[in-house]
Amino acid sequence: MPELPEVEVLRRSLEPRLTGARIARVEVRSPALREPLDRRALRRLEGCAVTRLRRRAKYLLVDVEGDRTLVIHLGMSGRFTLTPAAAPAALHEHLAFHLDRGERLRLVDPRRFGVAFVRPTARLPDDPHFVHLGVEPLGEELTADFLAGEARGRRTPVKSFLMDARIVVGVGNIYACEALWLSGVHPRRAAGRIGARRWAELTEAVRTVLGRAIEEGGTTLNDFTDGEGNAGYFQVSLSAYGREGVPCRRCRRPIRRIVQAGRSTFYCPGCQR
DNA sequence: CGGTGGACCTGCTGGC
DNA sequence: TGCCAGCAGGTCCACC
Repeated sequence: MPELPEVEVLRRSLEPRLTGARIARVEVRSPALREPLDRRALRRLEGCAVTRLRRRAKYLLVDVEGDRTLVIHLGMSGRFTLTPAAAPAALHEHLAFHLDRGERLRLVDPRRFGVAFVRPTARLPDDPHFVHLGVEPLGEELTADFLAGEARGRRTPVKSFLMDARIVVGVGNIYACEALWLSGVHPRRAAGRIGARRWAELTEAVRTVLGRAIEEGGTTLNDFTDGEGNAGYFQVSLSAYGREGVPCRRCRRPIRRIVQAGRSTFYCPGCQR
């Protein structure tokens, strides 16, 4: 489900509703998602108020009193939404935070590829989940020079390179395809064989695509919603992803689907070189 | 070393 | 209608 834009949309939607709210009760309804759920650590959040919501890569960071942070990753199918406290438990509702404001914040994740854990806030950067992460694509660290430098000498396809979270975080399958389409770069091109000018275009395309997707509330292919259950609109703006056989918006050649590293890649054979 | 492929899960869709 | 194959927005790890 979620790449960087979806997690950012989620963060923005929850921020005003969660900041200052107190967690009255924590319900751990499943033993594990992708990793075991630490029931005791999660329940120690009871009684604490939320101080701030942040995001790092595709992780949502919920800071609470006592210098601890609840870390949520939505995997492929996760949703993290507010619901009335009395609403019946959803299928695959693995974790729920009952708030003092009479609402329930629940993590629903059919495929259980998501992650939820608690850490001391100060130690997050050293946590194994975070320590290898690369730069934030919407921050100042992401520049064409940086990407060109990291790509030097590498024969890996540029699409895989863009999706490598050790280089740059938050770019998943949808937005990698879209950024490559927007900049006219062929997904199979070797990362080390892209010139300075194209790196500038591609870097700009990454920012543009992610930024627009955030503005439009994310991409709702199936079931993504923000914290209040609102779907996104960016799916209607997609130019490559999921459009096999559809004429390219630029050159009218049909969009093609190939498989790279086990993932579908959609691109235009006419205008991506 | 770097890159691909499989594993982890459930659910949905399309073809027969 | 039923069944089965294939596919899905992520990440990690083993294996060439």
